[in-house]
Amino acid sequence: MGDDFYFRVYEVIAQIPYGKVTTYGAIARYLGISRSARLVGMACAAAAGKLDLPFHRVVNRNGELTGKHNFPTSDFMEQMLTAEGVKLINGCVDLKNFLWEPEIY
DNA sequence: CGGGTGACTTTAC
DNA sequence: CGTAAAGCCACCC
Repeated sequence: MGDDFYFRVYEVIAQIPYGKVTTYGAIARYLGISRSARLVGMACAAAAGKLDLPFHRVVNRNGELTGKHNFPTSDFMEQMLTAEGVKLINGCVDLKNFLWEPEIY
């Protein structure tokens, strides 16, 4: 399991605060691979259902729940976020109030 | 080594 | 609103 890159992604996801979300682009930028937001999504898909991480707190740049199909039900992701207090507008996260980004040093 | 693929993003039409 | 294309890079044949 030489998922050196995936491991980084998982660490960031594990740091997403309760009631907040982050974007693939933000994670990619934090890891220094700002042009590979796709790989962040791949890492999530690869670990979805395997690792116990808040994948539901990862959305795309538009606040859309692009990964909902990877959950047991299509509304699982939305319900998890709602349960945490994250407001959704037409199926999209209100990033203006619930976006969290990892700090870049 | 090379080609296909993808929970992305942006630009363009 | 929609689709197309390109850029990007790790993973899996």
